[in-house]
Parts: sequence; structure tokens; C-alpha cells
Amino acid sequence: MPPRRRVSDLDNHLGYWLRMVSNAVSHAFAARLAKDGVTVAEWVFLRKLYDVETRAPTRLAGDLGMTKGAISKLADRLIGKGLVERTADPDDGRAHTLGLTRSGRDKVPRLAALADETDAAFFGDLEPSDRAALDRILRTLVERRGLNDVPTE
Amino acid sequence: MPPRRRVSDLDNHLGYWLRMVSNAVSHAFAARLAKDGVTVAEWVFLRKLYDVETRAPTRLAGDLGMTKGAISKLADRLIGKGLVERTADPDDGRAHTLGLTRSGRDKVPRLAALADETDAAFFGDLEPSDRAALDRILRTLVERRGLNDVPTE
DNA sequence: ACGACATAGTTTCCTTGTCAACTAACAAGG
DNA sequence: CCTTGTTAGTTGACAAGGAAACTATGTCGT
Repeated sequence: MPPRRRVSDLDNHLGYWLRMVSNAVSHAFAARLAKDGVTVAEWVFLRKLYDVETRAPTRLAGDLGMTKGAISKLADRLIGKGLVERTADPDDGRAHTLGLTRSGRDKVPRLAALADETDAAFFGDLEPSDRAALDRILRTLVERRGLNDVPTE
Repeated sequence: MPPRRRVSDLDNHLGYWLRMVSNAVSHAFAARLAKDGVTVAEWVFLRKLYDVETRAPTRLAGDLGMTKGAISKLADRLIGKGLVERTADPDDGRAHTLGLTRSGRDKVPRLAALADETDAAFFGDLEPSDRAALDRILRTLVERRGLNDVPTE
């Protein structure tokens, strides 16, 4: 007799629940950031530059798990908003460097607070042990699999 | 003395890790599905119709957490691939019904197997207890928050 | 009946990302 | 020095959703 359930349900997969929760969190975060005129991708971009001070576009693409094309356009947008500046490398005519403007740098702490808020809103009422377990398991997964698009921090 | 760390790190947030893992899983799944000429959104669409047999677009939009506009286009694509059919409601001149074609129905079990494979590849080597914990915690989060885009199954 | 409103779906515009083609600049070998 | 190949970055074509406008139908109150 064949197994009763031959076609597994959508919600039978961890990947499915992961997508649900991740989408919801990103959505909520996006809504908060929108009030400051920033998208999630832009936040990640700004936050990374905040740490590294200065970075070549291609390198940043690797850091953030995006293509260089996407970084190029993202940088354009942020430059348009006055948060990022692009500097030509004097030694190499092809190379450029991206960095935060004063205004961009000033903005990061506020955005970080929004990130904290969002995280607290979603995960704050988890049992501390569950919270820790979730954190540990997710990090384990990222380490184990060759998750290429993990920022190199 | 103010707290030492004023600007929290990117990877300090559960939402960040969630996004990492979710993206990686979706990516891997998408790559598998691509060989069958199907996207993740299309898989979800097909799998849902497989269960409910037939559904109005707007209802399906609610089920899948998408806008009706998106469903309309997604349906067009799937109809183009011969996997879905759209039927006009004889009683209500506005209403339509979406359902799988024979070809679409035949395809679902294979795609479900790919979903199983992807899940196994990513989560199979977790400790069973961790796997269970992750599942439980994610479901808890979906239930607690008003996650609107949860399929109503 | 008829006007006002609600509903079902489609379509248009906008955003954002990938992929691949392209341009400019450098690096080496002969 | 040239030619060839490589690397940095930008750009254009395309895909996929969301928001909102738009179209066609229904429904309800009077």
C-alpha cells in the first residue's frame, strides 16, 4: 500500500514558514524605514558603509549578496538622496569608492533604532530560550550551508 | 556613562538572519524549479489550486498574500504555460474561476518532490530537536503576529 | 426603474532586482 | 609600444510585485 500522502503540503516545509516570517518582518521594517525615506536594501547598504567607512562597489556587492549592477543603481539612488558619495580612485581610472556623507552617517543611528524596534516588536515576546534557540539555529544554518550572500563582517 | 554600543550591528537582528536563510532557501528552490520552467510564486499558486480545485482570483490573492493584480498576471503566465485555466462564471458576469489543467495537475507532485528535496537539503542535517524547535517557533510567530498573508488552509 | 455605490478583475505605472552587453582602463607578452 | 585579455563599473532589457486607476457588472434604496 503506497504512503497515504503523496504530495506534501505547502506548509509542510520549513522554507515556507521561513518565507512567511521573513516577509512579514521585512514588510514591517520597510514600513518603518519608509517614514525616513529609506528602503531595507538602502539600510543594509548604509549600515555596512557605516562600519567599513569606504568600499569599492564590487566589493560591497559581494558583502551584501547583490550584483554589481544592483549596487551601482542603489548607490545612484543614495547619492541622489545625499547620503552617499562616490569618489574616483586617483591611482586606477576604473575604480571608485563609496562612502557615507555626513548626512548619511548621521542617519544611521536612527535607522538602527528602527531595526531594533522592529526586531523587538516581532521577537520580543518570544520566550528568551526560544529567542536564543532561533538565533543559534539560524546562524548554524548560515554557517553550514555555503550561504554565499552572507556579509563578510 | 552611555551604553557602549549605540548603533546595533546588522547581524544583531533576528530579522537579518531570517532574511539570509529565507533568501538562500528560496534561491535554491527557485533553481530547482527553474528546470521545470516554474517559479516559486507559481509553485505556491499551483499547489494551492491542487488542494482547492478551483478558486476565484481575489480569494486566491488573499490565500497567497498577494494583490489581485499580481494574481491576475501570475494566472496569465500560468495559462500561457498551459498549466492553469480561467473560466467565466455563468451567474456573475464579473467573476472568474481559476483551476488547474490536466497538465498542471500532473505537474504538482513532481514539484512537491522538489520542495521536499530543498527542505531536506537545507534542514535535513539539523538536530531533530532543533528542526522541531525551528518549526514550532516559526509557527508561533506566524500565529502571534497578525501575519495577514498566511494561507487560509 | 434608476441612481449611487460596491465588487471582480484587468491594466498601467513605478520600483527594484538580475543578467548580459557594453565602455573604459589597466596589465602583460612579444 | 601594440595586441590581447582582464577588471571595474554602468547601462539596457527584462521580470515580478504593489498601488491605484479603470472597466464592467451587480446590488440596493427609494
